[in-house]
Amino acid sequence: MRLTNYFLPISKEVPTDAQIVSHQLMLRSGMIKQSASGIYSWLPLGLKVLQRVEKVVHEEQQKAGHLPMLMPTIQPAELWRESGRYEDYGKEMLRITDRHEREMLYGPTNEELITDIFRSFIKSYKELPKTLYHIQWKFRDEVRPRFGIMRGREFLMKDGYSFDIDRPMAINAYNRHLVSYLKTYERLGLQAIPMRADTGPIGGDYSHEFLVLAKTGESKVFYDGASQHIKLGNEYVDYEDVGGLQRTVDRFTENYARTEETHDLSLFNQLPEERQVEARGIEVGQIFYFGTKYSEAMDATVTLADGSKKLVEMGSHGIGVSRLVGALIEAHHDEDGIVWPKAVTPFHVAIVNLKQGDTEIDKVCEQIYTGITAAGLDPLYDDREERAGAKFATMDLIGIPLRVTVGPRGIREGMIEVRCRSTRTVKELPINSVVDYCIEEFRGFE
RNA sequence: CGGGCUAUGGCGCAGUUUGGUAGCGCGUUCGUCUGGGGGACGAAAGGUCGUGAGUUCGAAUCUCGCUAGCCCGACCA
Repeated sequence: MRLTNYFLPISKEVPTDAQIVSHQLMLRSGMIKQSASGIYSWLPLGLKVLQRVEKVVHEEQQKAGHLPMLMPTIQPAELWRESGRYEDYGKEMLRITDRHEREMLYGPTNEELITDIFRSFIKSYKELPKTLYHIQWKFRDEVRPRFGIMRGREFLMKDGYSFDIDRPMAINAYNRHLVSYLKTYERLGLQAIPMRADTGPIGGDYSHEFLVLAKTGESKVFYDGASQHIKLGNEYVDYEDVGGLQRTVDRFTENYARTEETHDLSLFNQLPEERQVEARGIEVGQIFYFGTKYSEAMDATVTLADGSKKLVEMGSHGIGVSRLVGALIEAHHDEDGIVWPKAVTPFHVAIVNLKQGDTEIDKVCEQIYTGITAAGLDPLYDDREERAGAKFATMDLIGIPLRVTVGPRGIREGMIEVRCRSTRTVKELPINSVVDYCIEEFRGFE
């Protein structure tokens, strides 16, 4: 993409309305624009990041055997009456009346819809297990939206629903989600710690929230310092291996890690003092096994081998996709702007032309642009008539991992400067090896 | 939903106390110089002062209503 053809409304000034760094940087870098309290437009740059996050989420869900689909944002009130939640949900639910005076709502979540789909089509135990998911916009009419995209009223969420024949199978589905979530966050360049979450009136141990540590996080968290170093890394995950999955889950959940709601001081104090960590975190996902709550209310059953009917065991599992974009910035920025992890960066390589209009330099820029594009990477070429400082500041602000600087100084020697955004280290490379260097840097991330 | 605050060119703000020609910085446009970290100089465009009513010879400024947004708290992914 050439910057002169792009839409990138950046700003030098820090917007007064933004309190936290991710919100400030998203506004300054032209990723989003507020349209009403807690409701945002995603401008081209923001959308690119959002889509990259979405892509990783999709890939990891499908590796775990979960099936993508898409449910609507607008739902009929009827289904919610059936589950009893139409009354329970309160003012957080945005209620709408259509022209036929039919009561509708903008979905805050999708248990009712998916259960209705399930019961319409799945009748036999032979068709289980199934996990269906979608990535769709939700609306919760928060009393007080804040922190930009991190706590908006409208948000993009991946929500998956598992259907199983019995409790052990449902727990396996739970484990599949837990591990696939860990994979997802790691790929995105985030470390998220699974923490035991409140299961509400249903009880049981089967809900975890995933927290990304950040000073600005909304939740207070307490955990065993040992948890912080557990990683999957390149470890292969076999989602068919029930026992192996359980062992992985145990490894990640055996240490003490809880949010304020479930915090147990006496347990926490049993840890050696140096491992008692108290911090703040951003909630980026939650998994929940809740048994037959909805299948019972909405009569979702399958026929067993002996002809009897059985209520299906369900779980719902969510990842806050739009919120992740904010969390990523909270975790990856410096005083000059955003520092995108390679997996989600909106552009891979920034090409900065320091002497627009110089035949030789324009030519070299074009050559690198073409080479990078041909390799399947996404370059952003600053071909504006701007001074060097402005161009550098722009690329730093929007956080492109690699910056290729083409100017008279280097060209005289046949050399080009490539700078890494995160380490700020600079390499001088011969012109013809720049493209290969960039490709190599992104191996495994594209 | 309780408490507090704000609304003035695209953005950030001053002006409101004490009513009297609407101002600054950034950005934008044009020109000249410049050219490896948001450059300099010169010129220009751009505002029904959130909105409705009232007080007044006269309202950005005073009074009342409404709307929108923000902050703290309770709540939430």
